[in-house]
Amino acid sequence: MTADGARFQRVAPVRLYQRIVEQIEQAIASGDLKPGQRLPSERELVNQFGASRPTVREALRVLESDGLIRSRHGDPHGPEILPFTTAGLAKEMTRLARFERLSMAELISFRMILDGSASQLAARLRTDDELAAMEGTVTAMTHAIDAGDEEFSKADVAFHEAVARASRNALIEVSNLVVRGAVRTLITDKVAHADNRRALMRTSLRHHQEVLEAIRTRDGLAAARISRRTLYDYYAGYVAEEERGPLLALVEGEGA
Amino acid sequence: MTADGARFQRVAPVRLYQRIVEQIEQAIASGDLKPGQRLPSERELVNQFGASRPTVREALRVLESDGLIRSRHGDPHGPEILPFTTAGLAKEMTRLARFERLSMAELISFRMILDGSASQLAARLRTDDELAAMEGTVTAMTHAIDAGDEEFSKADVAFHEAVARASRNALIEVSNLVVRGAVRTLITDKVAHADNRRALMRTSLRHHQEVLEAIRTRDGLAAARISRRTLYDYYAGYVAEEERGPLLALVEGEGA
DNA sequence: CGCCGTAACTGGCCTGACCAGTAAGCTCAC
DNA sequence: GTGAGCTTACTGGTCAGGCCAGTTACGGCG
Repeated sequence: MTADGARFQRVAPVRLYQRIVEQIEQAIASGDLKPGQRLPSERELVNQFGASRPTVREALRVLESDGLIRSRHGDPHGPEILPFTTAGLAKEMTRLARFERLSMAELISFRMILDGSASQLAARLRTDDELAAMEGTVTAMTHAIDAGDEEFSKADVAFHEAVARASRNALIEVSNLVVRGAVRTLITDKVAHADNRRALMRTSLRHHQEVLEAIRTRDGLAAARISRRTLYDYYAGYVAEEERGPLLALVEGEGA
Repeated sequence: MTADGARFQRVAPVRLYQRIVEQIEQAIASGDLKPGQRLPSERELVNQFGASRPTVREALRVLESDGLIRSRHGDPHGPEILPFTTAGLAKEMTRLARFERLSMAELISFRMILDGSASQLAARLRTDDELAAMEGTVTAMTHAIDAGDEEFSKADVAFHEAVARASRNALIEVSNLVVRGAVRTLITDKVAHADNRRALMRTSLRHHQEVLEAIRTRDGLAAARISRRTLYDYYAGYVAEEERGPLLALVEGEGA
């Protein structure tokens, strides 16, 4: 009878609060509830869902922890629907980094891949406006070389963001953002050593100019190659020598 | 007095359940609580934290939704600490795909980047054992060409997983997994059209063999190029013509 | 017209209770 | 002695009702 036709899935008891979460998630995903709009008050939700307040609150806490809503103590308008953010993704990724023994080398090589690809795409797809934006950030870097490294790294970040944006791929943009954050939190002593700091900035600046030039001339492969090389030069020092293999594999053999 | 020296951050009221979440998260992250171990019962946690049961439960629901623990109704041993999984990351990424109007083109080009880079790294870093594993999956594909497309795509996935594993980068491995899943859920009618199915499989098989050959000879650039081209050929049909620019940008100009 | 106090909500948290599910231990028949 | 089955003492799931603190809108005051 039940030979081979039907496949069944493992079932788990569905708790009330989960149903509430699902309904609200669905409403947000479908656009019925837009960012900025408000949910009814907890007591009103109790009425609508026919559940008790603790149950409704469990659902709200989960939604809040997922970054979908925020409820403020005393707010007469009720919980607020939040705009979508990548904070959750970032949290998950740093969690991955901490739990699953993600090494510095892995993070950096991932960053090299993302940034390289972003540069490659940007070289092909950029508009003149976007190019101008990148140029703006590079001149900002030039000026910031004397203004201190906080300004410099700010302009640095702006450059990479401009490139990522020009890649026209939100996934690249977000991943890049997240990985950059993860790398930064892992390197606490980056701002150290005042003596070679200016030299480092100059090198970094020159590399960025080269990437920019490649993007200007729409040479995608060169942009990717130089971009990876830049990151390698900048970060290799933070990786033990015996772990640099993967990084080198990404910069080697891409032309002289 | 308060001239410019101190910078302050915006503060948000910390709720009780959050403190509980933090403590338990911390205990798990630090290794004090290992997967498989159990948390005390809710009532016991109420004692230890000095909070009420609804509050403790809110914390547990959040931890559960984050995939850190699981509590089963009636289980006398209490909530279980779960091993780390990438399910949360996958969830966040699909959420990103749904909310932030991620286009098919973006997903596919991201997949091309990841898979290409994985191939490139694998070509440099693979051991002979790993190479043998890849060869095994390709021969499985060869045999599956007559066995039906479910078997075939299974072997296909196995190949890409083997390559990703050989890349020695957990981040690539996970992202690839996640993106592959997202692409698959977006293509529901992939198994369609029986007539060209076998031809498609043959083409795909040939491409995979080429990638494998490049990995065998440790030619990273070729592996990356062919890998991207393979994905392009396979998926381009699902992307509107005017949106194929980014995809082409990733395959063009990488040598003839 | 602008300020300020107050009132009517809001969410945060608690107590205490009931029901349903699990598993260990006991009982008992074999 | 040993296995099957029942009992029991827990567990988590849910509810009702209540108190306190924070927010905001409104109306009265200057």
